[in-house]
Amino acid sequence: MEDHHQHQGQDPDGSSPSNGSTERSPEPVRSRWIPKPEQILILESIFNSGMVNPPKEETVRIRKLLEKFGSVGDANVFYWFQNRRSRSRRRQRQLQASLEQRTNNNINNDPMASLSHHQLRGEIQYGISCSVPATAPPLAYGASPNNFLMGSSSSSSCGHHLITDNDVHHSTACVDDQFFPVSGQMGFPEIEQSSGVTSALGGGPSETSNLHFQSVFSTRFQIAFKKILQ
Amino acid sequence: MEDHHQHQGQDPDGSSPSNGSTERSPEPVRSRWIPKPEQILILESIFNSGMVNPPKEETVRIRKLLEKFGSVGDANVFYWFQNRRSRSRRRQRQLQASLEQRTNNNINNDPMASLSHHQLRGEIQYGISCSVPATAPPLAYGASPNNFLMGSSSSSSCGHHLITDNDVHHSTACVDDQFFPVSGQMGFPEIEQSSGVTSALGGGPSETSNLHFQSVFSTRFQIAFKKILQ
DNA sequence: GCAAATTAATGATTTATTCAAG
DNA sequence: CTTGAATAAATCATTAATTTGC
Repeated sequence: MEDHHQHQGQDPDGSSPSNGSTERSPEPVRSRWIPKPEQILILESIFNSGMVNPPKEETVRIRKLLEKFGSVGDANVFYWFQNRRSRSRRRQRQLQASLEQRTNNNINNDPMASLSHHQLRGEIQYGISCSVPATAPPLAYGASPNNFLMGSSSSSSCGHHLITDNDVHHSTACVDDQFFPVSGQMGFPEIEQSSGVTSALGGGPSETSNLHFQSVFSTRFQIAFKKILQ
Repeated sequence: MEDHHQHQGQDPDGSSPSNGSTERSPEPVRSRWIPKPEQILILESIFNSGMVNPPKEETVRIRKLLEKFGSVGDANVFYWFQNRRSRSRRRQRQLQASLEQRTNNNINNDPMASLSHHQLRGEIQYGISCSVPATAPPLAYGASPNNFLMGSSSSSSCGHHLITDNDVHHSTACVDDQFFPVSGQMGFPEIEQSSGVTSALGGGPSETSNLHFQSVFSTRFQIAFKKILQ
């Protein structure tokens, strides 16, 4: 029921320097979004208010809000949160790792020390507040008290959003132009052989002929194939 | 200049079982896209023709094509390719790993055996051709002879798409029929990230009070903060 | 045969990495 | 060096296959 994301590459009103005619040059020359200070404030405020992974819907709202201060797309917002989360976590990890030398310092020969890595998701800020300094409007965002310390065993998984774009799901459309005439045969693609760099290893001649078939095509594909050929 | 993605959640004509009154139960029950056999054929054909990572533009076209056989969104297409690539690679890795025991079998004490991992990503299909088994129309995709073995040193980086949604100053659009012109992409960079098991341990209470500030706020945020407050 | 229980696939999401602009 | 963008890997969740007891 949801989707998400987007992205965009826009060029701010005046953020991007000269450039002038990027046109259709073979080299895209992507310029990236450069958030305005006000936008950063808003984003940080939201993030620090606890909404670290806004669902699609919120992302759109945030984007609209940010647009008051400069051109920006949903994807930019999405990326921002993604990177923010990621780097926040990383810093946390590093920091903790450095603090953890203490463990090595004292108990160095503990054979069990290497497990348990996965979870431990206390992570960072939650009720930071931050009080939105300047221009940011309501931005309250319910201050969602929500989740931390939810999953205990494997992975945390919480929000979810997505890529989204034009959602279709409308009706099914029915076959129109009639593609696929069905004519048996299909030379299998063959797989690696590629550049040969990969090993070659012992493999030798290795027939692996039809072995390829199943490794290249998904189960459903094969089923679909049969189904269509009847 | 590019973006991507989307997604969707549709409910097949009769695919979903009873369910009937799921009502407003606290449990949303997200249903996922279930590609029709024809759609799978098309997707596989494209993938096996070498276009393993279609840029946004192509994704849209593919989606439109798939829509002839059933509701589908750009995000579904994007996800499909993403998963297809990922799982293809994984199978390849596993397969190779299993074959690589030979190394352990014969030369087990070779000290240099552990490097060279980085590149060597011939990976799978490239000029596969595959001749689109059944109903697939033109779908040739130019059979892109193109790039493999392009980047030599670090990463190939080529395609790029993205999440996209409502692009702000998008314009362009169009995309009519005219099937895929071949746009190079593909070439998996490698990855491997071992990662793992780096301990972690339970951090314990760890106050880290204002230490948080700099770990929570990004550099730019702090700058922006000052800037706005003047 | 069939439906509940179990397992395998695979669509969707999140996280970790990487690349490159500035 | 910071950080926006992009992608691969890992994971979660749901649906299809398959198995099992009747």
